[in-house]
Amino acid sequence: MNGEYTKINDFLVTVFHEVLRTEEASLKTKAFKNLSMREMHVIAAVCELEKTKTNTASNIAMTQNITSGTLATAINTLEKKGYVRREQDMRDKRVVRILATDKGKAANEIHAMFHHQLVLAIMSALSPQELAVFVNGLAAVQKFFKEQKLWSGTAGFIIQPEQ
Amino acid sequence: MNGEYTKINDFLVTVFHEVLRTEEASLKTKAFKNLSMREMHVIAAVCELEKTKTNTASNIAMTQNITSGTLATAINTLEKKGYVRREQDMRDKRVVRILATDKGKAANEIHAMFHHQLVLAIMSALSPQELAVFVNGLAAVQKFFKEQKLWSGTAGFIIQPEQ
DNA sequence: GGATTTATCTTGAACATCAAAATTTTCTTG
DNA sequence: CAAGAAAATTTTGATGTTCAAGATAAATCC
Repeated sequence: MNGEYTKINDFLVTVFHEVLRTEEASLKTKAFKNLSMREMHVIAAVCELEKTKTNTASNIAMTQNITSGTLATAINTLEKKGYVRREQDMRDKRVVRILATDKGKAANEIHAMFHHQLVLAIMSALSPQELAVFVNGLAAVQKFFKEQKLWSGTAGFIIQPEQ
Repeated sequence: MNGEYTKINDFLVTVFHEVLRTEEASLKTKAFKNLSMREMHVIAAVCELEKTKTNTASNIAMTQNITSGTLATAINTLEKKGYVRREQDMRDKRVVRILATDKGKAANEIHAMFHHQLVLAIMSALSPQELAVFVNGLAAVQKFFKEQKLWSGTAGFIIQPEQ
């Protein structure tokens, strides 16, 4: 087999999970220890979507790829813990807007700082020239996934039916 | 902010989860639909560790970063489903070796095929020159994580105490 | 204004996970 | 070599996550 192939595959199986685990571990060591990964990401989504006034329950659930029922329970506990609060939309009283409390915003800041440090760490592992091409590569992969969004969620794409 | 910084960060928050989700979705569409991601990875680990005769329960748990109790229950269900079997080590009768059945090996093959297709897809998204540098970048990042393994699992590293 | 659609929440079931206790086997040491 | 310590694994009990399906409430559409 080809060396590039092997390196990419290794990266996928090894580093991917390592990064996720590192992220999770960092959560447990900081203030706000009582947040799961899921909860942290919900808070981050709330903060992000608040900016564009798209912070409705169903939209948050969609961006996180979870059902609205799952989100509802997550919001229940986050509300109990004081990180977010609900607010009924005045125009359409069916929709519930989720808002981050000050505590939620603080947690988001700290989590963003983790991402910041991680990205800086990755950048520092590459020379400026490497970095430029590397980033292009990432963008290409990202574009690829964006355009083929069909894959995930729908009937098995990547692995074609046996012919 | 710097464009490269933003692209790396975007990649981490967007594409990472996309890839994982795609992997999970592909699992559900193929034969062996009754396997969770965790179970699939346990089977993969069993197949891998069998090669080096290091397929003991505790070692598998370690490579998967789960407790031995969690692994025991996972093995219970995988055994019930017919993907793995237990075998007492003859030298040290405390240790249990986990072996993949033919069905387990078949599932592993199919899962490996998913990885294969994913890597090919990524490779095809880049020009040969881009690919070469991209792979170097991945290797640098991987090396970085390998050497700094301390981070995950130990007291909060990446996010330094506020000075 | 009644039927339908939409947004959300609740409930119940299935898993996953961990910590701690229990079990079995091996090692150590006097 | 026997008693106690250590090691590998499994069981148990508790907690958390997730989804599907049903329930509720509000808006929209003839």
